[in-house]
Amino acid sequence: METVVKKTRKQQIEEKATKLFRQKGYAATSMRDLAQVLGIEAASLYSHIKSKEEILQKICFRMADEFFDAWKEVEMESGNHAAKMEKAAICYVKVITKNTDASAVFFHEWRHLSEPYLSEFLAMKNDYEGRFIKILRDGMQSGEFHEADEKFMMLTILSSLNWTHNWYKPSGNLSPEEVGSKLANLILNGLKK
Amino acid sequence: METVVKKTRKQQIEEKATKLFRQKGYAATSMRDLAQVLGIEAASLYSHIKSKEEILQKICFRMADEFFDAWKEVEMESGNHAAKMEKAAICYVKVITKNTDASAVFFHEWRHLSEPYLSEFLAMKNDYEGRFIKILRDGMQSGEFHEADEKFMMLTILSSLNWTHNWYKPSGNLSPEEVGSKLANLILNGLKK
DNA sequence: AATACTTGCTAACACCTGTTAGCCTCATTA
DNA sequence: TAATGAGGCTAACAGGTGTTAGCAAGTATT
Repeated sequence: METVVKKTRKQQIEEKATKLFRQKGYAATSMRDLAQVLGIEAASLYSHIKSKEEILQKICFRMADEFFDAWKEVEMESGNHAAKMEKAAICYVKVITKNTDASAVFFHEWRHLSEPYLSEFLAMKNDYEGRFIKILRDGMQSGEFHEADEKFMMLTILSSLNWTHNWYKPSGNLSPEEVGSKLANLILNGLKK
Repeated sequence: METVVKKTRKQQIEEKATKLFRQKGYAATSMRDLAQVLGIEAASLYSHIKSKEEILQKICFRMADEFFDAWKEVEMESGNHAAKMEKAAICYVKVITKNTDASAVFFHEWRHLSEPYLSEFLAMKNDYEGRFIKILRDGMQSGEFHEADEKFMMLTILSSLNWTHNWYKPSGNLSPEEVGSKLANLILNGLKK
């Protein structure tokens, strides 16, 4: 017997919207599309939400919160910089795999946020990227990593991690930790023997 | 003195559309938006193009053609599998950096293609990914690469390469070849010393 | 029993969507 | 000089867009 947690109508709306936004994109998803999936009229949605964009905001900022939350674990890592990078990759991938739909929306649809949300979002993105850069810089200074352009490295690493949302299936045989670990290994040690 | 190549109106339309599709997304770009950028009325566009989707099709399939074209050079590479992978990365990145706008549209907006174009596109994508997988498999069999899930590897590698479109600036100090080479180096040898 | 909250409906609004029809002007070609 | 084609216009179409107003029924709380 499982305990069925009762979801509010608002949560149901956000859930279905996330799936649709991922599938068709935010702009190409109409409120009537969303209503149909829920079996109600489009106008009825507005008893629960303020606007279409509010849903997108919720998705984007909830994901951002989760990424920042996960970083706390990275800060506790006391090993060398390679260990820190591995930890960061694992925590990052854990967040993504926990909700692949929301991640996809988070990565692709944030540009449809209006101001001031867009600026706030970009500031957070910048902050987060800076944390990765710091690990890289520290690792280079200590001689642990190859010297290279930090930003270039960070973007390349994050793009490999980001892509997880596109192929990770919870039904597969890899746990989020394993995926993160394997990705970190590829990044740190490369393809060659 | 430079020779100014005269562009047909159709080419101008496709160029501006590519920029807009990248900036706002295909679905969020209206024909009136596009017309405004060109300084004409929306209806006037239809003297030159058949439909909005036709523009997207042109962009997507032209990019696909360029990727396949570039592969010819990869096939001529006679070195080991690491050399082949490096060559593939360089050729791939060259195509992306040559037109970052069209690449962004190619990577993000293809899902708005209607049938049968969508299926054709996906088949090509699959074919191309298979070519990367083959290099990986061969390299693993010959003992040159670490044993690992081929598809996982391919997706990770391609996602790092794909991301180039997002940050490459022709005005920067790295040539496409250098970018491809550096990316290949990171993929092959990893971050660690 | 009275109240408030949740959830939904229909009708409608003002505006935006891709696209077509029909017409005009101007530069090039026959 | 006549004909052609490129390029653009206005007006209009049929339908889709997010959203609001006003109302009604059912459920939970006081």
